[in-house]
Amino acid sequence: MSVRVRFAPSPTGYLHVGGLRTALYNYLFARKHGGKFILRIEDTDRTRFVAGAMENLITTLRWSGLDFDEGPDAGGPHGPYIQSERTGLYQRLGKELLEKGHAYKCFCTAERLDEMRMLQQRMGQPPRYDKFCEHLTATEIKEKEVAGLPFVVRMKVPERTVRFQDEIRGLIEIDPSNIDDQVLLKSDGFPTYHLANVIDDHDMEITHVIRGEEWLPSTPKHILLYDYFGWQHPKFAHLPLLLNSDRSKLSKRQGDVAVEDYRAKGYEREALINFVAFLGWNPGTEKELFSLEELEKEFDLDRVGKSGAIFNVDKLNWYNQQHLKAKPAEEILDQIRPVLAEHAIQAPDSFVLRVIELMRDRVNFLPEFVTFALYFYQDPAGYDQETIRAKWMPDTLIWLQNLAGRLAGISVFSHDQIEAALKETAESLGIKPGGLVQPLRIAVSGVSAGPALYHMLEILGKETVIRRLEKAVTTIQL
RNA sequence: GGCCUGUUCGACUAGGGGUUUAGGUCAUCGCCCUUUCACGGCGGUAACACGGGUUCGAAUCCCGUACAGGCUACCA
Repeated sequence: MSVRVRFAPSPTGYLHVGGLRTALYNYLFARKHGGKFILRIEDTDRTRFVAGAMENLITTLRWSGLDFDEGPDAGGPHGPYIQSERTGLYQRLGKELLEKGHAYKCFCTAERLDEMRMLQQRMGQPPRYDKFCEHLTATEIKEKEVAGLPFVVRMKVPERTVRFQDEIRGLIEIDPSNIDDQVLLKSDGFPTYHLANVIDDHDMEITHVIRGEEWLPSTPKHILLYDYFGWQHPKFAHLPLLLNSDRSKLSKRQGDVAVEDYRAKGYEREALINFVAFLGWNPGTEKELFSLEELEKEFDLDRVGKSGAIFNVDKLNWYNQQHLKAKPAEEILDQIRPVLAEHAIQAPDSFVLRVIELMRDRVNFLPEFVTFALYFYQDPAGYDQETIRAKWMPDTLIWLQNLAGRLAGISVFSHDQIEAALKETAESLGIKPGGLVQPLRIAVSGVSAGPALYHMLEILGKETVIRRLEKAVTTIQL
């Protein structure tokens, strides 16, 4: 049987990085084993409906490079892939459970339930449904139905131990005697996660359920449901959690958790994927940098760890830098076009490409190819006074004037010619070249940090350099 | 509270009875390269939660304790 896995997020408005990792592992597992990756939207909680959330989720998932084979807008033989469009199925199967005696109608009000839990709590007992409605007689049920009382469908949880093999954690044993009679169908007719999840995973022929560790305790309920329906359950793999720096479950309160946030900050999808892949998995070798394609070949569940991993932005930044360094200049150019436009920069591609190569090792985020290199496109608006104070000598401006003259005389404005001219100027002035280097950089670019000076000047061209030098000589004040 | 899961440098992790003076990466510190800023190179600091057991031998297997996290909804 070929592998079929799914990512089944609830559309809350954005894609959580933990969700991205779950999606990634599912995707990689499918690709590795030549199977299918399915996207299913779990929107059975109408009170948490967020307009546009699903569309945003799909956009972000696609941005990250995780293509799904079946899903809401990709179609497929097991649709619809949105749970709110499948309620008929859940109701039919819920009824089947009722008829088989594996579930019962519960008419308890929210008030009674609250009161019951309060009482249990006060007596130091675990809060649990007291099965009040399980023992309703047929006539009592009829009466309540006729009266039009709202009800839920609860599953009967038996008093026996459920065992299952987790692909990551090994044998798990849970005694459902300490599990609630779970609500399967809510009073609004929608299913809960547990029911919908089991039905859909079966209906969509899912072979491996790869999900977060938070689902581990409720897996026995799911296994029971498969049993009740007479279905074989898929294999389960529960992934370790992603953590805040204080080791609590990764949350919005402590920094950015939305993939969209990282995208907006200029992180590369490749870096985010590489980083997140290593949060809980490693290849067992010392290779750190992986493309999605390489991950597809290397990934497998048997190298996924068991303990939670802290989401460490420093390391993400490093991955980002590494992926940026490896990216072809043409691709970078395409990606920074919007940033160039934002700064109203118009320059030939060939020119921008040269700037990109020069800036490569000095950039951590994509937009910095532009924002750290503005002086390539426009004359400096000011000069870094602090560096001027540190580097200026009484005669520096005169030296620069002198240097401008010599630069103007260069026939081919290449980096080695420029270097030679600077050295000659220094010699004729009786100073060290170092007395000219930083002042020249400031005069031309306005700032003290930047790429190799002579290469920078070469790209700028003779006219621009001379013009800026002359302007600097008349503008800079000590 | 109950149930479940986990615990190797500050972080991500390798190692799963002798190959280990516990390896790699990020971060941090130092040196080199560099007339800037970076990149890069070299090196340093730094970890098997604790207690018992099994064994000739335990980071590795077993038990317990501690700590951490998750779950305990008509949320997912």
